[in-house]
Amino acid sequence: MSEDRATRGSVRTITDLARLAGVSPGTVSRALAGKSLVNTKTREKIEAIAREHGFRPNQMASGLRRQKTGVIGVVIPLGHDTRQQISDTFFMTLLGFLADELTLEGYDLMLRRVVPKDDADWLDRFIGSGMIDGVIVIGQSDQFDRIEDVADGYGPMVVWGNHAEGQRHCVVGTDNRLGGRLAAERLIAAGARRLAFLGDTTAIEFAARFAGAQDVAQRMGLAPIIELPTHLSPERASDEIARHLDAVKGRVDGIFAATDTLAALCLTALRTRGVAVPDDIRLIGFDDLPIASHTVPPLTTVKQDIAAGARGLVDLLLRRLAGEQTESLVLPPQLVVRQTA
Amino acid sequence: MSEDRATRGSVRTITDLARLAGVSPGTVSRALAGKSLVNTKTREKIEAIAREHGFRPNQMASGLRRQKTGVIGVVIPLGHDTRQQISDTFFMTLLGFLADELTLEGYDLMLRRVVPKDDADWLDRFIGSGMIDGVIVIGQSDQFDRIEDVADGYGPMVVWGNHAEGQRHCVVGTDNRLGGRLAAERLIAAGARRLAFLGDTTAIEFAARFAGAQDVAQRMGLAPIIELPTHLSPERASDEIARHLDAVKGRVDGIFAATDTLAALCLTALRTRGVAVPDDIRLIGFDDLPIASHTVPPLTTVKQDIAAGARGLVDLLLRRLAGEQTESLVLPPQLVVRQTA
DNA sequence: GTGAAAGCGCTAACAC
DNA sequence: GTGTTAGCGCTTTCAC
Repeated sequence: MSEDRATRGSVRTITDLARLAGVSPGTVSRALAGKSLVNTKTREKIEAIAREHGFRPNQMASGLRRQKTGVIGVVIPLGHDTRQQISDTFFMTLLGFLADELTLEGYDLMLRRVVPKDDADWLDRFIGSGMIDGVIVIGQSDQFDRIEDVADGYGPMVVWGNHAEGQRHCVVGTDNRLGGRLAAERLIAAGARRLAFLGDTTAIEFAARFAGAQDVAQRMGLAPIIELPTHLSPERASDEIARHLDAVKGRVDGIFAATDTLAALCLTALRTRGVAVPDDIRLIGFDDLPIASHTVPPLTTVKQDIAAGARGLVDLLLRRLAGEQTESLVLPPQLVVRQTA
Repeated sequence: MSEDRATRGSVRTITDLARLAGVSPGTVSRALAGKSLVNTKTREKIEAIAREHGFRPNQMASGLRRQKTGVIGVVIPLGHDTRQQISDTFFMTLLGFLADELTLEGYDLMLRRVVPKDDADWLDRFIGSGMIDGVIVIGQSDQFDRIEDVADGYGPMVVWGNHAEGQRHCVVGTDNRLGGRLAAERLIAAGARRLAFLGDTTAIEFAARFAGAQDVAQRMGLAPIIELPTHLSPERASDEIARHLDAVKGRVDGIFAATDTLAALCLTALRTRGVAVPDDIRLIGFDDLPIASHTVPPLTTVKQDIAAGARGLVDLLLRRLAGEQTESLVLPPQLVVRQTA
């Protein structure tokens, strides 16, 4: 280990190493890449020298030459809610799983957070940078059309989000509409009749959840579900939720929150108002984040399988990288009944 | 937009563009880089063509030539707790802020999750890859010595973690020992006398928190603080906490949890056992994550300023990139009194 | 099985 | 101001 350090620096390129080994750069390249036939003794000698000097071939040069980088871009567009959506627990968890899956496949991960409002060109810029072999977009935000535009001309892209009939970009995501139906059905089964939806329906995933819930309300002959828009960040959402609750006081007995985070905030706000959950108001979340099982009472919610989502994203991307055409992957949500509905 | 798409592909290199503009590649490079003097008309013409064809210079080629990549590596070593520590809320939040700060400074972020146990060479490999201009290590885990080794030979590295007297690598982090003291003092002020520490003290940050608490216990003439080691992932920790609580039943009246996540789990476990918090047992966490204000009762904790941490990491790294020597940055923790202690 | 040579796409002297 | 040229470090034919 310490001799690594002492000699590091003397061998910076494959050519340096070649000189030391008394062979040509080409041979070193072949030996280190582990491909082509190279004499075993030559290979061992080269590997020994490389190890001794802590030499590692420059990935940029290699990438340039081979026209591939070994890097997958992961981009999170912050559309409708600029500030720090990147710390959203769901996306961060998905990112963690993505990192695992990509590492497993030998790819590096380049993370980019973009604000489409300030940078209309965000997706083309990333793709055109030459730094990535493919891109995973986490969340369609309000950028559905922009993504559609790009999908026609660029193959290796997979998006986490909502699937719409006839869309052109390959998407992996939960069946949000079905999830919305499950949520509304559960609220109603728990005795709710006057429903509200907590969350910003300009986000397409949320719109689908809302639509699914509305389907059920209509089918059951209930009043239309009231929309209570909020931001996603806890700081802003807390105030908004408080105001909403005061505004609809006594007119709502079931709340479907677009995410568990919002549901948890809502639960706190309800408690401070002395509203009993689930007796006065039933509450259901979405995601099944760790927090859901630790609220008081524990949160009933609609689970998304994040690990499966990450696996799906990477799997589809690799197949597209290999030139395959791929269908979108729609994952089934799952109702998790705890104690708030 | 749609004409972008139609013509995209015809202009792939700076040379293609040069031909179209009737100038040399060098001029295109200069025009697009915005440096050196280029005739205004020429520049505008080149920019127009670039825009029209959605052309963007290849960053790998540029990086290779300029010997810098515009990418900062961010690596999370998963030492003592392999599985999915990357989804740890604290690290993920820090990562979010880092992404913001680096973007602001014009750098891209390459994320790598490594398991040092399976890959002793993790840090050298990343640094030597030629893909990054500098590296930020999130968490020392149990890799303190490995990081020290590297620090001697590689300048542009900054680490999030604990500062120890005389260490050679540049670190940004909270004063964990002081944080531990604040926590223990608060528990004692709230009436606790028989303290326990919940968390794995082989992680150096946690060891410092524990040591700080132990300082106070000793100074106050209390019994030594009992160590209750746990993993970090909620799944494994839940069981361990349950077992610990049963084992120390009646012998502990104050618990200092190494993180808010552990504290939240502990709170749930205490409730299911009918233990009153803070009356029977006082509880304090560490971090002040969003969850801390949403437990029931809300969690008293020691706050780390994550945003300031991220800013510090990036600031120091940029200065090191510029060749400066930098001292470590130790941030003061802050006691946040809520209702569990 | 190995060497020689030609670039990958870009930038930075150095001329003019 | 702009063109020309020589690489950055690597991979990959094509010879032998």
